[in-house]
Amino acid sequence: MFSKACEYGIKAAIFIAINSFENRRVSPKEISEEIDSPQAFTAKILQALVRHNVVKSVRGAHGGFEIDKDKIAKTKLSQIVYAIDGDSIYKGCGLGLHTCDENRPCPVHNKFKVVREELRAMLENTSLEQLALDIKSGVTFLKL
Amino acid sequence: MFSKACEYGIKAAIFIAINSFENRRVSPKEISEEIDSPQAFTAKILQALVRHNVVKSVRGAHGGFEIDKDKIAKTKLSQIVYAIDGDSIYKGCGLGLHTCDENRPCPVHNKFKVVREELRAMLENTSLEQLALDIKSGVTFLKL
DNA sequence: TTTATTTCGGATAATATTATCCTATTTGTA
DNA sequence: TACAAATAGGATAATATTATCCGAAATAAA
Ligand code: FES
Ligand code: FES
Repeated sequence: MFSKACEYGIKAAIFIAINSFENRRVSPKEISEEIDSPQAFTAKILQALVRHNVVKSVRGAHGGFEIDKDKIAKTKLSQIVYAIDGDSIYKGCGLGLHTCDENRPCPVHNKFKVVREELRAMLENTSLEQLALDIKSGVTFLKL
Repeated sequence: MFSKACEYGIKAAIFIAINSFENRRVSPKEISEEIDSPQAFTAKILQALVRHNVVKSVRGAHGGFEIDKDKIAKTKLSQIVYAIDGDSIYKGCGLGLHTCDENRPCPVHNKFKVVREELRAMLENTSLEQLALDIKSGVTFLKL
């Protein structure tokens, strides 16, 4: 469904959010340990999230990654997915036709678009805050 | 969403079904031209579909691929996807946790499982016959 | 200003997916 | 039986994704 990069990106953003609630910056090392991902690869993904303005990075001593507290509730899962995997998951044809087109639909178009639309709505309606709070309260988990 | 192999597999199965309605066997060459896919790669995928009993192959002169007519309505999209991509799309964790587990859910589990379940239901409720008839009546298309 | 810390970014490597090529095997027909 | 037609399957190549390594640039503190 999502690429590995995207899975790591989502988990990393959640972990950064949790720490930003408490004004702590975190490093790629800490993040990759917490979400069980390869460190250098995770760092690359974090760079992409920084470029797309999902997370903020501070270089140099006492630096690290953080998310503005007032941004955590406003940030939606869809923004993270878009930053890493692009919009093919929302827009692409399920059977790989060049464009998903109502006027020239593929065999699964009508059935597929319902699922795809629900996925899009789910991603757009889920905030980083919700996900982070569930981790904090111990009802969900980032690894294993 | 689906792998390229799976996209080709679905389209190939639909094209075979259309021709099986009229008792025509089709070759990988014909199939790949009709669904716009690489021929040799498509042939491999067809082998997988044969192994999983989704389509039947007949070797030698006048051979080709076909699907028993009384099987076309009974064959569901889910069987094709399963034969090529396996069951991770139905069962796997959206964030790549080793297992999708109600007792140790990942952050997106509760929201993701709804979408995944709808996808599963869609695939299990869509028959090859429906898809093939839509192509025959010209309301859907296999390429471009 | 020097040093330690930390992200950034380019180069490279490992692995998985997608794609091609060539030969073997099967089967109908002359 | 010999031949032609067709799928099966192994070997290989191209490309994309995932992963690692290392030095450059930035920043805070000594
Ligand atoms: S055309 Fe294939 S999903 Fe819309
Ligand atoms: S645990 Fe991640 S989707 Fe169920």
